[in-house]
Amino acid sequence: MTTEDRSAGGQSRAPTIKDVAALAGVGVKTVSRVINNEPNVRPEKQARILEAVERLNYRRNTSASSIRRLDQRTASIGLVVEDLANPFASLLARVVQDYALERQHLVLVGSSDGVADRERELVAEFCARRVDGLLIVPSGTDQSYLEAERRRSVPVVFVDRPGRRIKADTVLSENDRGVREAVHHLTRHGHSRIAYLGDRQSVYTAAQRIAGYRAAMEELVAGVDTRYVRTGLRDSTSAYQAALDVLAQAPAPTALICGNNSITAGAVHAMHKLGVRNRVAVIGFDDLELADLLQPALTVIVQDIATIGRRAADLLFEQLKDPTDGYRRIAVPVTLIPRGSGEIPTPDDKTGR
Amino acid sequence: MTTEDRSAGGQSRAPTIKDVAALAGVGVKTVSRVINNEPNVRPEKQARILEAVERLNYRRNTSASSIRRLDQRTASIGLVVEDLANPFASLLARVVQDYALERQHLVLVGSSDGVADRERELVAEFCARRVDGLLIVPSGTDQSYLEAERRRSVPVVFVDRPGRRIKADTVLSENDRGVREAVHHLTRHGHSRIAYLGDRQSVYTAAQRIAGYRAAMEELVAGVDTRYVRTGLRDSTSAYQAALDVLAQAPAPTALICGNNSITAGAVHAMHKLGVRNRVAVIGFDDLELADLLQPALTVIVQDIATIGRRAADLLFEQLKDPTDGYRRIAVPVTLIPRGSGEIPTPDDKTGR
DNA sequence: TACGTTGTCGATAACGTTGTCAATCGTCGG
DNA sequence: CCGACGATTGACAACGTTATCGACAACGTA
Repeated sequence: MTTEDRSAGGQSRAPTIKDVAALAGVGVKTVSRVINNEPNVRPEKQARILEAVERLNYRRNTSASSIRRLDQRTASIGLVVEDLANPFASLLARVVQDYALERQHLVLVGSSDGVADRERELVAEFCARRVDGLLIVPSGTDQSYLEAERRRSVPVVFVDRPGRRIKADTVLSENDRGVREAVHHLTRHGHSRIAYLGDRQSVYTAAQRIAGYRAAMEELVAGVDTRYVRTGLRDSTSAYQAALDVLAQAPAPTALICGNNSITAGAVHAMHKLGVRNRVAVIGFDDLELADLLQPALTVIVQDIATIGRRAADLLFEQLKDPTDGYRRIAVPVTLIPRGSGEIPTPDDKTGR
Repeated sequence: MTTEDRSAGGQSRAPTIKDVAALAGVGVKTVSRVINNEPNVRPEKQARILEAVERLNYRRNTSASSIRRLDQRTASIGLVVEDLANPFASLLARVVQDYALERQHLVLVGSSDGVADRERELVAEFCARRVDGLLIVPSGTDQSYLEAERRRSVPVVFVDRPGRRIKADTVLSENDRGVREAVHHLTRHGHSRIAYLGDRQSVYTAAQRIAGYRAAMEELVAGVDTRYVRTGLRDSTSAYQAALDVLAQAPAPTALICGNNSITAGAVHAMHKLGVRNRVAVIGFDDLELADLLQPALTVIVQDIATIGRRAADLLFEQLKDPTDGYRRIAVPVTLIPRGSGEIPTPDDKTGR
């Protein structure tokens, strides 16, 4: 009991393996064995050690452990997203965390804001802490700097878009397929004048999506009417303007596909303004909270973010287990969820609805 | 040039301070000095060292550094939220990250899902990695286990709700004030039959919010009519049912306050179903994407999450700089944003609008 | 009984870094 | 020219852990 007092009263420094060994009356290596679940420790001694661990509230110092281990593992991984505050990134992070925690790993997270320098800074900080692997939503036009990390056998997996000037495992959504399907969906409801509002083409996913639009329009309709296409939309405000503009064309488009979340918001806003919410069909890429409470409810193409995160983490831990040379690219399907706004028929649609 | 080849070709292990020292032709301690910006290094030597660092792409090993330093600092902090995938948590995390990164710190994040054991597990893992401090959105009824960490001088700050059975710095929203103001707002538009839908009372914020409702109703109206109050609503489905139920009372309430996000969603859904969206006023706690696109647009009470995060990080880093004994509690104001749904007048309001 | 085999255990070195400290260098006043 | 004093430098120990390795015990076999 007196020892309890001493340990409880000890004021500052965390107990070490040495303290545990002393209290249990064994050598430090034996304590290490117990902590790491190594075999060949007599049960009786093991029990004594575990009791000491409990009593001192001992926790292994991962830092010290990792510098000494042969594999240098820290049991933590780094995740770089564009902006953790957005729903895609936060759900991705959540999934990755759960996956990692199940394997006793922790996740360091950082937001690059799409700025290449910030991405590099984050990666550098992660590597200073010797993360075991990196999950990156890449920004900028050059990820070749990651080669250095990979040479130190830190595996890298890209998420949402491929890295540039470097080959690595990658997990993507089937962006083009999604928009293709949206076009298809709209044509089935009689539309042919289908407009498209998209982000800057330099954004990989935006390029993929509009490519899907173009391909589908070529295939299913007469082709792309450039009057109905607007790109370079960075936010909902510019999307609002672009939507007003596109809907003012003559003849006006009868349907609208929006390349992302904020564009959808801006476009819906514009349709309200023009009073055409119930006449013009809309399909948005990415789901929105409350999308089903709008009138009409919003038809959307949703990404399977949970699967993306899980597959990416999968690839990372697989590489952690046994490093290989080949690079895999995984495409995760997207889903069109009809809720009303995408099923509005053409005004001149004789089939009705 | 030959050295370049050797270093570039070197296959696996990260370069150490020793490698840098060898390449620059100096002692390791001098390299350490340069890395840590310590004074008393001749500029010429410093330049040579920095060049070697550059050439080898050297990065200090934070783990090794932290076990040796006197303060044991790892320049990383731990953040436990309930669910990183929800907007509150993800914005909080984002803000905290930025704040930390500006000070060269990284953030380990974990989601407790409101499960006390998971919270403890996360904290334990964080502490194994010797984080310098902890930011916690506490779950469960007992955070006294954190005393042990604090004795090792790991500062703790609670966010969104206070920890139980332990005193520590805390940053909260003025939940009660927010709901109070909502009631006030509704009464100004002629309402007196104001219903309230809330989460389980065991949730701290939910209790605070309904307390604000009760206080305001006592003060401004005749008092609380229990037929108009429903609590224990865990999700939008149960909120949907509760809203249908409350709106079926006779006389029916003319206004509705929803205690959180998902309750608002459920309630709005129910109002659609009953066709009373334009007749019954609604105010929701917490903002929603697209809230301004609903018809009528949703009046909400929003928390200033960015400020909460910044203040919490502030407190943490302040404690890190110089540990003190006093515990502070910071209350961050909330704001009512009128958008339409909260300004619907009472049917029998003679003032009109 | 002698011997080999397997299981158990701890002393010690080592990981990459920083703290300590003594040695050396340079400068300045006398 | 000498001595003093501060700036500069690096050898070495130490941090908390794991890897290596030799010592010893327990057991079975010849």
